[in-house]
Amino acid sequence: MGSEQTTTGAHAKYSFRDIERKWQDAWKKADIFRASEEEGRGKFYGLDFFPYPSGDGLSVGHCRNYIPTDVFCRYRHMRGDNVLHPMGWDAFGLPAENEALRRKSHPRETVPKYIANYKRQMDLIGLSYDWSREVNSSSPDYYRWTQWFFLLLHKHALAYRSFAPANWCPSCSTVLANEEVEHGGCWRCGSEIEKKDLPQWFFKITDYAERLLNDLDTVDWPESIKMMQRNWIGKSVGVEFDMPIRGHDVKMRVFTTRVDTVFGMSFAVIAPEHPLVGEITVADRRAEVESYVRASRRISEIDRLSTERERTGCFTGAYAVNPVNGQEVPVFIADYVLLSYGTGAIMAVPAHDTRDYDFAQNYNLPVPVVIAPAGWDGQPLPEAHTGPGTMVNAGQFDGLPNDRGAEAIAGWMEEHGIGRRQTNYRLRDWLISRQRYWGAPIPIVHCEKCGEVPVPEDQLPVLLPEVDNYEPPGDGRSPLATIPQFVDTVCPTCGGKAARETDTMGGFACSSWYFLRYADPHNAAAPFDRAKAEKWLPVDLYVGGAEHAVMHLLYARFWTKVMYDAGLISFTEPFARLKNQGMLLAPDPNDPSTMVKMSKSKFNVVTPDEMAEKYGADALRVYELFVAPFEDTVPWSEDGINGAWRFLNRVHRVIADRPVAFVADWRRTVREETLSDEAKSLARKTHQTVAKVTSDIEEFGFNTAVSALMELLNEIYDFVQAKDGLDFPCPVFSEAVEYLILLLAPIAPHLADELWTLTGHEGFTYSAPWPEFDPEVAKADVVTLVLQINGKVRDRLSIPADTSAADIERIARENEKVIAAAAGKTIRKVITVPGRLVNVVIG
RNA sequence: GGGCGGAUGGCGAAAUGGCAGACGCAGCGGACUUAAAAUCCGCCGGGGAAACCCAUGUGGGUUCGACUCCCACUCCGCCCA
Repeated sequence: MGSEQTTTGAHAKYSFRDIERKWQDAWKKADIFRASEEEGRGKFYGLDFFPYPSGDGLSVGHCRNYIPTDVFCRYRHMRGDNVLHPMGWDAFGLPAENEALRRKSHPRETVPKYIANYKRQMDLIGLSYDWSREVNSSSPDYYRWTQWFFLLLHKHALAYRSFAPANWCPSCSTVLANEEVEHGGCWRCGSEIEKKDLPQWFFKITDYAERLLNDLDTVDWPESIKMMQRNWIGKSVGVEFDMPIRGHDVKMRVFTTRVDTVFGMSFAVIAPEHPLVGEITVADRRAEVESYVRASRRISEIDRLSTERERTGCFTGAYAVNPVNGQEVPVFIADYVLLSYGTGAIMAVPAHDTRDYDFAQNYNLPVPVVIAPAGWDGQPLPEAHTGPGTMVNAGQFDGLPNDRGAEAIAGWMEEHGIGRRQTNYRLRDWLISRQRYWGAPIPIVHCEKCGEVPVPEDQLPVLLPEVDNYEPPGDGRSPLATIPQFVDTVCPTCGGKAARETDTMGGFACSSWYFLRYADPHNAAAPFDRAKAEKWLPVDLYVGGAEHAVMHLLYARFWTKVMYDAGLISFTEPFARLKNQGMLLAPDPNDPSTMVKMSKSKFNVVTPDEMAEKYGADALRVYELFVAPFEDTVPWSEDGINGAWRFLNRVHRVIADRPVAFVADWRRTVREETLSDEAKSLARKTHQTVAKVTSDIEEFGFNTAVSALMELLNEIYDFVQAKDGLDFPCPVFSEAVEYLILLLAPIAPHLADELWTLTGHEGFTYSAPWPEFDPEVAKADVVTLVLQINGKVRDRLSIPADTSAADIERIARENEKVIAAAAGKTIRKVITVPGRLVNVVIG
């Protein structure tokens, strides 16, 4: 087992504990990870999602994020780039505060402790962070600028206060943004969300909906994340129009994306909780309507939208007028229409909408067809036709294809003042205020005379007061509201008595700009210096979990665009390339046959500490990269890390066991000497591996990069064996070994540096140049030609790699198996793929 | 319900439309050892004596040729509702 180390004996294990500590100390002493801004080099900014430091520390699951980023950054440094690879702490916000509450401690005490532990663990696994740029969002020199950005948004009319029914988490005693509500529950504690009317601060992200949507086309992100953002923004283009209610002075506003079907309206539906319901319901329907409204309140929105459910509703007794043809249609309430979507009321066209169709069937309502499917016989439709067709029964629009009909009707409605084209977004403004202690105070003062007054910039930061008891009072007020010394202040404008805003900002405000702070982390005069930001940003590679698809990633994009509009930066997207790592699963202790996400709450956490102790940090790194493709969810296995550890031992041994075989000046003779077949083959494999590992790292194919290194190592062992143990100087071996060390360097940096020194090199692999491969050497001179007859493999032949298609065909036609198979039949076709395959079609 | 992924040996997986299972784990056999561990060597999808046949979730299709492309379906995961 890995816990037993021997330093002597025929098969000594390398002393990873000594080696890893030694090199970590050496890197620190030489300060090699400090981001250099040397002229004449490219730049590379590699960043991990902003972590909140938890008391549980890092698990091997978290390392699935940090290790690949680290490999990539180290690789880019070896390619000659100036590399910025920073780390810091998303220390403000609900997660940190809830954890401190649970532990009956104070975030001011727990946060620094947890940060120290995270840093220790990150250093332990050899991550190449530039700690001189560490930031902490709960530190006043940081949140001062978060507040500054709040004021920037406020100045541009993008931060406003409004009374609104907000998502209230009773357990966390705070309101939440829409993005923070998952399955109707709180993203932190899972409690069911209630609606509560409170004055709240919002950022006007809806102003940027169109740009947030369009600019997704300019970034190299996983398609799935882009899709989630598109869906979240939820653009729908349609027409909004008003329907008069017969006998009432009110109008019912509806929104539709299918205005082409407006002539097919046979009823209208209004959400049960719509404010018009009480007004338009006729007296003798009232009891039934109210009972339906009560019933629908008890059903979740999830169920209300399910297509499995029967469509129910209730007639209000009211009639609405279809403005395009004057026809009166009955108005129903039905729970499949939600108040929160569109206008909360719809025109119902049963012939061309499946839900309306189901409803019409249940209530015996007419189903007039206005979009004729191709070949329609004029008979009633057996189901809703939602596809394209030709307009019928639509007055002057008859005969048009429905897509052009939609345009024509929209234009006609606008001309006649009936309705107007309208783009709706599902996206809502970002609710930023939290009734919690542990966050950046919102820098606003409420003055009786002057109203809402921004705190002047030179008075920032508005410091979070030191208090012992920071628990939320639970009445909808922030804990800060209970501290008169904080609340009582003077108005910056008139000098009169005023009260500070007591809500704090949600943590996602802090993480919406941190990536810029790393470019200039100690600036006391501005959030960042423009030139420095332009030097490093945008982030070239951003790595983190997919769970932030519509939270942090949308907010950060929004702030970046606001900064661009304010002239602070010249780019509009913060993260050029995004990658999402897969989860690491571990057995559920309650049911070991099922795999669940590794988490402290499940009591199945494996820590990097225990793995580094037992197998070494390098083995942990190799295993996490090798176990599966980067994006895939995969179960943790200790057997697997044992294999990685064996691989590293084999690397160490093949070099350390034959000190005379490596010659430093191998380049002088390696291409000239008369090479044996084994030597040629090793050189070829070496150069093929350089090519393979390089492209694999670029494409995040770390698992195949590691397997390529394993293949090279196997070939080195074969070579050593063929040379009877190789106890003499050998240039080809030296080339293979030197490249192996360098290719391994980003992946297993401690061992690589140890072997680098052992083979007589100076300095660190981190600063050594990445190997270049020679295509001439990598090229095979003999290849295996697969001979197929009718698509089935019948033979394998060794031929020169450059054999022409014509020669391959000739070889195939002369092959005895082909001749035998073709006896009495005709060769109809011969397909050749030079260097690979020939297929003889006989029939 | 909608959107997006995925399904390949006992396990993790690999394969520009061209030799399915590289690489590793586990397992089996052997060498070394008093013995074990470690290490090294070999075997390792199924059937068949062999020629060969079958096999990448299921059923169709396109193609000289399909894990790969298209259609339908089943199951699983994630996200949204």
